[in-house]
Amino acid sequence: MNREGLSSPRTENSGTGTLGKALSVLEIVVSSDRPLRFSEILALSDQPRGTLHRQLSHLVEEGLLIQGRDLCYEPGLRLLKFAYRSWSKNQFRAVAAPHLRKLHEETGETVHLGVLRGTEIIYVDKVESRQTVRMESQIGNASPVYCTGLGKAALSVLPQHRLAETLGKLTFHRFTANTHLSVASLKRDLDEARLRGYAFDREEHETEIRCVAAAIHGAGFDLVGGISVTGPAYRVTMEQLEIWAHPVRQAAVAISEDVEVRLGPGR
Amino acid sequence: MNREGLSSPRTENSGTGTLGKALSVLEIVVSSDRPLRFSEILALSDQPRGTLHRQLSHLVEEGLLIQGRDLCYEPGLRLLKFAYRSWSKNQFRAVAAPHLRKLHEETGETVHLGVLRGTEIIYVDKVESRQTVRMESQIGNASPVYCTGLGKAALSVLPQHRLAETLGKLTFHRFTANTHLSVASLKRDLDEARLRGYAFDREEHETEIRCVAAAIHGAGFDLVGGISVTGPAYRVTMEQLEIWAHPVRQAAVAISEDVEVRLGPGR
DNA sequence: GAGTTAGTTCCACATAATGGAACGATGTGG
DNA sequence: CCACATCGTTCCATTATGTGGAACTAACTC
Repeated sequence: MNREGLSSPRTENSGTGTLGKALSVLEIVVSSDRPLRFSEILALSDQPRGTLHRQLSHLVEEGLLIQGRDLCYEPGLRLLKFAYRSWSKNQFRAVAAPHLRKLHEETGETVHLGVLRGTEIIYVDKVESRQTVRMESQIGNASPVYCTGLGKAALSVLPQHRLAETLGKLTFHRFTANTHLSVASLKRDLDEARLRGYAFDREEHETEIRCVAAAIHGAGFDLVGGISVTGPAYRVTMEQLEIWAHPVRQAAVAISEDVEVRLGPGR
Repeated sequence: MNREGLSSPRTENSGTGTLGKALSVLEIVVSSDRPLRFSEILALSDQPRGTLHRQLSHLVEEGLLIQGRDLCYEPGLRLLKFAYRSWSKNQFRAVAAPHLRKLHEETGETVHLGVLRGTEIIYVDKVESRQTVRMESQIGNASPVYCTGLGKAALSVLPQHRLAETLGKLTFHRFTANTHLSVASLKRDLDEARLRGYAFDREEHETEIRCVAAAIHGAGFDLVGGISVTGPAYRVTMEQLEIWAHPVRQAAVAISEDVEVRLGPGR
């Protein structure tokens, strides 16, 4: 808690001692879209060689990484195992699941459940539009808050100080022609969303993809997330989204209430 | 590598220094089926209070755990994020995916892809039987080798020494009336599987669930896994499984070859 | 086969983890 | 309502662990 400014007045110590460093190395490997060589990781991290080498060995020994032939490092299976356990027992997901299904039946399109974590929305569950193409599961995927319906819905209900804090940490990246690129324009959007009670994604993250989303927040604001209906632009017009906005919002409210009851003060 | 017997002649140091300890704490929380209190974790770990408390704080700071109201610890979202990235970019899975789909079309039942890790099979991908009930995704789930078709198929192709090593580490648990409970009986089953080229699960893990599986092994034996077709006993008889055995084995061979080519010496 | 780059090992040193003990907070029963 | 017990958190001297520069080896390159 009071780690800042202890050892030397500046350091802004990012990372929790040894664990933090190990995880940032892990993150480098996991974030890459192909197996990495030692020196590539070395270039991406700011660790000295000896240190990095030992950290990697440890991660491999623990099964968080595997080292294939040709000395490349890739994510290990133990990560999957961890995630399975945490996902399958996630209470928030379990509480929300029936509402997702209901919303899916009402709209026929893909429904997502996401949770706000820092400046990202992490997808926790979904019900797919139909079985046509086996879409890659989004579960566990993280998207920036500023260009997703879920992200904007979640932000729009944050209390002042937490919103300011989050906005301060944003760095923008242009995904499409419609992506917000400044705090100012994002803020205007959030204001509208707050008034309406729901947020849109007008092809801001991917072209030809639109969505409506509404926020969920548990007791206090320790858990903030949202639920959304997403579809391809050719069959999901903005008018259609306006129509779905109501059921989406209802579902979000229902989940919030359920969360309150099932995960709230009593237990 | 040469960590054993350094500091004090015995210690059999399980765990990679600080990281290993942190992970074993994480494992305790993640393995539990409900959020745990500090003292519960304390009882399950063999760490002193002060130490454990700091480790937990670090895990929370890193987002691997979250501490809900009432001071309970639960798995954090960062785990999901890690897993998503590693799953979606897993080359083995990508190579095998078309074969899974093909096998699913041929059989109409659920197809699983798994990898051997220690004494467990970890499910890496699947294609579901049909969309009736939204079955909990098994991806990332770990099951014991000795009571699953995939596990036995994988074991049956292991070289002598690795098999012996793995068998030595097994501890048996009776899941159903048919579960193997001794190395001897498991070995007989493996011998048959080795001869045939495929393995069965005769309701050994869950009653009313049967499967056929065949092994996949990449270059050398650094990657051993399998593919299986699973179904409920009422519609999947042993005779049916015998019929499917052939396509399953073919798919396994095809995947092995693809893996060899796509992930083999060339890259 | 000399030169370059990538990967691994080593070890004196300093930092970060350790764990016993003291301190609050919470809650339980007499 | 107060004594007592349990649970969670904080503190700090000790030391185990991680650190990182440098020396070493292996693997490519020209």
